[in-house]
Amino acid sequence: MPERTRDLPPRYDPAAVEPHWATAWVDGGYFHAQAPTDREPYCIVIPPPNVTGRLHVGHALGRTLEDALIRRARMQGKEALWVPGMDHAGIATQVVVERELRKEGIDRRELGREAFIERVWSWKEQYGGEIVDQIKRMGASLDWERERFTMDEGLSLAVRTAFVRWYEQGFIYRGERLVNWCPTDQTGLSDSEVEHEEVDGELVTFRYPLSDGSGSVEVATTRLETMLGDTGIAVHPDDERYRDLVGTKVRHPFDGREIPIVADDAVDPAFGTGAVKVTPAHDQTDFDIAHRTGLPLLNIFDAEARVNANAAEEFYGLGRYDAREAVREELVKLDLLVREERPFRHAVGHCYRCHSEIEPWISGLQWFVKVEGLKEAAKRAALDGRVRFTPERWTRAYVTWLDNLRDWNISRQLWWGHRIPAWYCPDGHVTVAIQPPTECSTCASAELEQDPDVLDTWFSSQLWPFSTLGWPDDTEDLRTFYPNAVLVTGYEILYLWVARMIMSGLSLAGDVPFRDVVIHGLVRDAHGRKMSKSLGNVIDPIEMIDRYGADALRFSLARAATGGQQDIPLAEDSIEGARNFANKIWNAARLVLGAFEGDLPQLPAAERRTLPERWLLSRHQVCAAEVDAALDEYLFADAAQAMFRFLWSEFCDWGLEIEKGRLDAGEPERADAAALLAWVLERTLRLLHPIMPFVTEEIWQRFARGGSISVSSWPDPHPEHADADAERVMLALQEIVTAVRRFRARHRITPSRRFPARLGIPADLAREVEPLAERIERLAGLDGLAFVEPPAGKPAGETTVTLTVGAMYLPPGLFDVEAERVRLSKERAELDADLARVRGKLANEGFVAKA
RNA sequence: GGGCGCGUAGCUCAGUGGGAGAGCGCUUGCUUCACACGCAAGAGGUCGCAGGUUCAAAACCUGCCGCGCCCACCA
Repeated sequence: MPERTRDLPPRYDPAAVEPHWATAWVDGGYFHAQAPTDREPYCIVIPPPNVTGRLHVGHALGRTLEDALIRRARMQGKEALWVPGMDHAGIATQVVVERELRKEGIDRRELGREAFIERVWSWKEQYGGEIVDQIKRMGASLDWERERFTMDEGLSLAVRTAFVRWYEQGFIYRGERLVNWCPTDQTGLSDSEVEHEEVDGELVTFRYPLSDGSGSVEVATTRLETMLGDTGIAVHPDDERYRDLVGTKVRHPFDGREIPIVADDAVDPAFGTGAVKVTPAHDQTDFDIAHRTGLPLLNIFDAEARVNANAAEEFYGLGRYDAREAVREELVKLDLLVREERPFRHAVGHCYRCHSEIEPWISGLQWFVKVEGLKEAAKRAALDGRVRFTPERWTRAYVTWLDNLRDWNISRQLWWGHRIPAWYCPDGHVTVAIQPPTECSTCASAELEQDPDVLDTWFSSQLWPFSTLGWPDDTEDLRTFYPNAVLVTGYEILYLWVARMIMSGLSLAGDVPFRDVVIHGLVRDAHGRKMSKSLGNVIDPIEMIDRYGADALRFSLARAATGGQQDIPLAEDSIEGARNFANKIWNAARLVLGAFEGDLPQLPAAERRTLPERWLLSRHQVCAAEVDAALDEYLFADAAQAMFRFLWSEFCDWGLEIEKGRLDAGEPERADAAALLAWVLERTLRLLHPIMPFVTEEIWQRFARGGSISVSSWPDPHPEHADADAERVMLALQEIVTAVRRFRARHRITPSRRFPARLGIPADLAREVEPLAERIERLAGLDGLAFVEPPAGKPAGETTVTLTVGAMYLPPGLFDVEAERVRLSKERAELDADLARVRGKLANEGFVAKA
């Protein structure tokens, strides 16, 4: 046995291999990309994980797919760059650090802004790298020399530059509008950060008495407390029932304010009573109605959603839910409550971070991105194919979203994030600048104060594909690697992130950010349920890597990532199965390497290849072509499946088993067989490497003198190895062998030795079997296929049958005559079916009359 | 309310006009000199239901039933 197989234990141990290569690859500089370059550039930027994050299985999926693409591109000779980095994750991080502080009994407001931000930075230094180490453990081939952080100096400059450019172009403005306020996190949110959820609420109908005492108007609401801030009643302009009341007034029952009745198209006369209470400061629809009809705004909540001094006195200081009950009691007392319907199902907005109910609220002046003028270009890029979505159906979702998109609130009342680059002088003039200005651009006042708010986290994320490459500077990296080749991400951030990258890329970097967008589903548990701590069904990728190896996790994820379905179920069983697959490859390599001497395997000359060898080359060629086609279309599951099938069911089950005969034979057959197997194995390792980098590298090293499979060449398909004859004959042989095995199993006949099997069968049956040999010979077009007559010394009435092809043993045995009869009748049926098909086709084409 | 996806073996899913498949699970036999993380054989399916198109439908069309998701200012 050659030297290098000595250290191959019968079981593949990922733990002994993976950590070594994970660092050796990085240390060897294999993942570093250069610009400028003569090669074709291929760039992916990592969707930056939050600094607060631990690797979860969703990351594992995304990184696996990206790494597969990048590794393949690198092997294809492209200048492959995968940019690593992290996101500062404004709210998420601030909340985590605040929680840490609270444990020490500190409130961030006592600490002050600067000290707090310092705390966040030191927290980031201490814990922020955790996820990076975990991504490294997965074998992700990122160029760590280019690691970025959304709050680093370069990216902060990019953020300010983007802000200023858009401000100067009129795409950023400041305005007082209703924002989605989270009373817990104390900040406004964009529409996309609000999650709507159906809840069982109530619909309460109550009466507003008309000012002139002539009656009352009934209105309904799901949020009774907001009636404290009502400034109008709205009805549809065409509604006969209320025509005479428009222009008159009702009286607020608690504080006696007079409230006008107005007409507006937004009111649906068919819903409820057809009259709507209008609370402009706490509802978007009402805000719009007020804007159109001139109703005043009455803000009744403070930042924590407690009733403020603007409402009737007796409710002051109550939280919004307490206020609801207090209002209800008061209405009952005044006999104004008409009815309560429960449950009433309706959608309520919740904060995407803390899940509190969102309160539409006026929180002073906020900054907005005007989407008119940005979204049209983003839409066009998808429609004309400059950005291609996979699966294609997401294009439509994206376009629809853009069509309905409203201006984007980018102010956040937080401390952790990019401070808005706007300064105000005492006269209220606004100066927007990339670097802190020394004086007001309007009145030259030196007394400037910067806007206290920070920008939405997604404002910096949207610049990620170009800011990481050096934008706004005109760098080599940017010129070489922009636009990126592809973006891989889950559909849950298609709107929050992907759409905005396309808008900002087109507007600021002058081109689409990436050519392809690969949208994958959410990883769910074995039964399609969302993974959650409370269900106890969370699969921790690190735990899985410890138990089964990163290759196993990667392969099982890739195999599950089918294009069709929405979400991706993952069971530990499937990871275990992938681990077994790695072990199978390992052992195939043990067998092959035990026989093969030398380094780079050379294919024996064509005339020295046996029929099963021609078949194996043909199957390998098919596998390579399938993998190529699948990866071109981002069909990772198909690629994984093709390799699994080839390696296990074809290479091992038939190829190795058949070749064992030749490996046991003398030279030069033995060496030919070993070289051919090694050649196929080595190429298949390269094919598999993008998905299972570790085990393939470890084995591949036995074929190489140094270097790394990660920078070896991609095995393009060899169409010249396609061999229809060999495939056809092997299929027949496989069928016959299977028939033999079936017979053996049915009759519980156990071969005395493994190969060749020696079976006692009736002599008359053996005679019937004879013609089959001729048939196989004809099919194969080979000589040397024959039945060996029974060796001497066997009991009378029995004979032993062994099938050989050429000089090599096949799993031998008895041919089941009945099975062959079935096969022939099946062939006849197939022939009939073929004839029928041809007849049908001809009929369809109009060549013959239909039956 | 609008849109999207799904329904195929016990489970999870491939399969888009002509042989109903894979992995896991299950049953049986096998420690066989690459691998028991293995080998071999096997059981198991009205392809959600109904109609239509076609010589031919799991696939295409229509309707229905069931499940899931996204978007949305009916209070």
